Amino acid sequence: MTATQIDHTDYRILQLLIEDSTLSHKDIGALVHLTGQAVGARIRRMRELEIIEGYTIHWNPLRIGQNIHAFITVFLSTKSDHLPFQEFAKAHDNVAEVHRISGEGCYWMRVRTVNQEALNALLDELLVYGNYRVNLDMGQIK
Amino acid sequence: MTATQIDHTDYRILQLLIEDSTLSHKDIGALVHLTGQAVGARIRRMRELEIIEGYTIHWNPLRIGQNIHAFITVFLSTKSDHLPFQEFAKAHDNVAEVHRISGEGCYWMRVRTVNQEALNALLDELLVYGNYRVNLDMGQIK
DNA sequence: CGGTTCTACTTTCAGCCGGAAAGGAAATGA
DNA sequence: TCATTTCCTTTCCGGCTGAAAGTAGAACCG
Repeated sequence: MTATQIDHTDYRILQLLIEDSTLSHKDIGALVHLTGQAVGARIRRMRELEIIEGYTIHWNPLRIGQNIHAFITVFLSTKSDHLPFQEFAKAHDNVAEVHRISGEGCYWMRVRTVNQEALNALLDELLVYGNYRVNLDMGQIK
Repeated sequence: MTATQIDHTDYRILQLLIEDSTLSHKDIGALVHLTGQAVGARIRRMRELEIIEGYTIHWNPLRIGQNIHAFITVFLSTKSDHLPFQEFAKAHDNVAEVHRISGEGCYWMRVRTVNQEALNALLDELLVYGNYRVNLDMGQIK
């Protein structure tokens, strides 16, 4: 069995859903020349294959006062710090995304806070587990 | 919450939609003690305020053969490299996200490719504009 | 105090969507 | 050739969404 079993039509449906997941199956069907039910079946299949993991919204953090957007590389010194750090990151509301990484550093994470103070508070908590390097987002290009 | 016009109930609705945008207004209403129609009105308002920018899906690049996920910090030496680099990044299909950053480096970007070779090819192209540091995603924690 | 206005909610209703079930067409293999 | 599988279409019903109309409460003001 190959890694993926998705044809061109599936891929088009996927792209349409990424752009706007409120499109009705019927409308998608009109674009890919299928009935809404056939589109529904393909989408269901992609969910079962875990190509589609869920439905969500695209939202603007700036509009609700989440003014700081930071990329943080975390450096952990001891093995025993990993699990506690992961738990910390999972539990912290301001941590939007966390990845284990290769290369310099152990983890990369995306953090959003209302202001600099809140970011500093988070960084202080982070010191318990290890060191970090911070890059602030100064504007999204893409 | 902030200087913006959104109250705690709006925020809860927002969180619920981020988690699962297929929740019916009615079900959301049951959780925040409103009717489905009232929830619908609040969501509509958040769309008008551009807090909610759109509906999309959460999908898994690995399942369709996008096996490499890398975080790249880009270092540009001369001012004149910035615009060409930005154009390059915008045009390149494998570049999923780009931000101007403060701190070490000039830009941060997220790249997905089918394999190591494709990543190397991209990195070669990148050398035209400046230097870079690569971190490979070894697994998403959150 | 009474009247006006505004905001946010609920109720009601019509139309549309999505999933299930049943059936058809094309490809595959014994 | 027939059986099987896959993928599609058609049909149908329950449930959701959005619009419209009505209601309750707060704020404001003469």
